[in-house]
Amino acid sequence: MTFITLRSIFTFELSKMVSKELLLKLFPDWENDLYEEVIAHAELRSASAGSILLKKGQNIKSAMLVVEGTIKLYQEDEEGSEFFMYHLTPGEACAVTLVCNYHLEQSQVLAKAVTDISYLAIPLEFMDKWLQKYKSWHYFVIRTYRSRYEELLNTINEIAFKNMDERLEFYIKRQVERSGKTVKLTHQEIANDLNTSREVISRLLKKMENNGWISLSRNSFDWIKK
Amino acid sequence: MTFITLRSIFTFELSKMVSKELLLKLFPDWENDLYEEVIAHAELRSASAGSILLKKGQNIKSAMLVVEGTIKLYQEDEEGSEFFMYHLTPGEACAVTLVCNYHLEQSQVLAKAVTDISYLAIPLEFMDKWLQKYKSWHYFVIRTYRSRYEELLNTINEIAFKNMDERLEFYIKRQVERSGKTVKLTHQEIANDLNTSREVISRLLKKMENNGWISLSRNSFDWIKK
DNA sequence: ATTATATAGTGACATTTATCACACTAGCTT
DNA sequence: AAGCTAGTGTGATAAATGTCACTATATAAT
Repeated sequence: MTFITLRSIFTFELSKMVSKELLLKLFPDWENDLYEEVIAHAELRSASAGSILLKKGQNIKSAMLVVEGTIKLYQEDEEGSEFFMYHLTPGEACAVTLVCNYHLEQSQVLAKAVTDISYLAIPLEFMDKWLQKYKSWHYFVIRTYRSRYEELLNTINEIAFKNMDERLEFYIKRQVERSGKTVKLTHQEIANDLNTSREVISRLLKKMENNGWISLSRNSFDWIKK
Repeated sequence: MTFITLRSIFTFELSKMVSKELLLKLFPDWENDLYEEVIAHAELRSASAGSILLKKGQNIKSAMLVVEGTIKLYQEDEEGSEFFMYHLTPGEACAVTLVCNYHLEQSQVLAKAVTDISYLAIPLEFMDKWLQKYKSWHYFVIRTYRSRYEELLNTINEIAFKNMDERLEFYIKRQVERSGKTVKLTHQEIANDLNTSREVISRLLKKMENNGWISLSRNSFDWIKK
């Protein structure tokens, strides 16, 4: 009985094979040896929609590169509120996990799987080695930081200067860009992401519907405007 | 007459010498050849307090490393409001200017000199070369991005979760850390940095004074608390 | 010393967002 | 079909912030 349980956990955690074709598609500009190293040392892990991949304050154990699905990154406050910052999609990496070479560093962000996902987990000891060894990795890390930095600038632009109606519109548009006209989120989920209350979102969505921008249903709505 | 004017402009723009001692102090972990390159190719420029070093939308012409003084970085919105994000002090660099190798990229941020400053301006064509050639430069760029990313996370934490009184306290504390107990800013300047109105800041500061946290004067106040 | 100007204080009110209370409803369970 | 439940709609009110109008005052300019 116990054995079976243990084995099933083990099976779940066991890395699947990482194929070179997959890597070539996701990270087309890497050096050949780097592919080999990734194949040798990275684990292809999966997680189901909704699971938490990284929590604020948690020690970072491995770098995380998205292979399949979408991850959402949040800033978390002391009381456990979550503020949505940006998405990560296949070929992108979680910046905070890429430069944790020396000390055991703690995550300042929360990462959640939106869909079922798979990702490459690379043990941290390779981070510094690869930085030294592979130019393409080096560029990858810098590109990652640069684009995450830009995402944060966008986020700040929204909350520093805009009211909730505009922020909601921006939020929905980002959503639509990724997953199409139909947004499958409850008002409560949107409210959590924007750190406001469900009522506020309900009222604003109603107003958008009255303006003909969206069409509301239960558990989802469609973006019509433009 | 015209000649004299031209010469004075020229003199002002002319690069001063960059000494190796200076570089060693500010950037102690660089490679020797990198110091030489910086001495050969960087210009030591100066700017007076209040001047704008980089504007949103402006083409980036050179990388910027702070040598003396303090720079403030802002996010700017369409109407010209400015939202303060973080400071740059000697030994730090403006992240956005470091990875603009290929295309003519436009700045997404606004950078202003708080005090009289001097900084190294490095022509962009060296950015990619140095990334390839100098590991210490590579690490410098990554460290810069990493720490700016963390600053942005802090900023987001403030505006996403906190009310103006807490944001103001955080703002003042950052100020005090850098330039001591006496904060030499008008209420209007603080209001601009936090993207709120002067009245709001005046009232909150008054409340802080009543609580014994600060002592108000004209054009400045002292932080007393703790 | 008087005036001018930038800075600061404060009441009154508007707007935005948050909170509470409760009604309504679609879609599932039994 | 009846009942349950998560999701939604909406009024009433509170709290936070923004805006306007005006006063007061410290410092600089004359």
